[in-house]
Amino acid sequence: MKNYIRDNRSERGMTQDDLAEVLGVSRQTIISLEKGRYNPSLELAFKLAGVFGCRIEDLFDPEEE
Amino acid sequence: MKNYIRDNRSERGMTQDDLAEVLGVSRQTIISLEKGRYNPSLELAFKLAGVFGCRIEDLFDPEEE
DNA sequence: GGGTAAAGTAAAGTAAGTTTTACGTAAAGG
DNA sequence: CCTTTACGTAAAACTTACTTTACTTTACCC
Repeated sequence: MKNYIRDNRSERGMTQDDLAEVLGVSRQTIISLEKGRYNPSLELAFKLAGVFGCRIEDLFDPEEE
Repeated sequence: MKNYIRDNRSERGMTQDDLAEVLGVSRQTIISLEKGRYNPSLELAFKLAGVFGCRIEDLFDPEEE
């Protein structure tokens, strides 16, 4: 499942470490997420949408990939 | 995390078995989901929104519980 | 009462998300 | 050069989503 986490993160000038910390997850989780290595839990998806001020549907595209 | 899966399901006259089958998961998964025993994967959340023709944010409330 | 459909519980097992630790690389600055 | 910052990889350990199987309960209907 494709996602736009990296785009949103760098648009805001955040490092992977920053994002991991504000989300309360490890940096490894961010790296793997951005690389599309797995699909996050719904809870993490909601946190991401919260941080970026958008909806889950704006961050993830279930159609692609 | 609170959800409105049971409401949406029974509004449509579906049984837990029906929903499980159309989602491609086990009935146990539906039971546990409706009981709020765990948070689903994002992929399952997208499938649910697809079946019910709504957005994830309409099915799950990350604030409550 | 017996039969069946829908929902529930419980436990053990498998699959996948997430963490932790440790090391590698490339770019930027002093 | 050397250090620091940001990003990457890899593997083992842990946690939790999800499956499978088997059995229970409730209600409705004949």
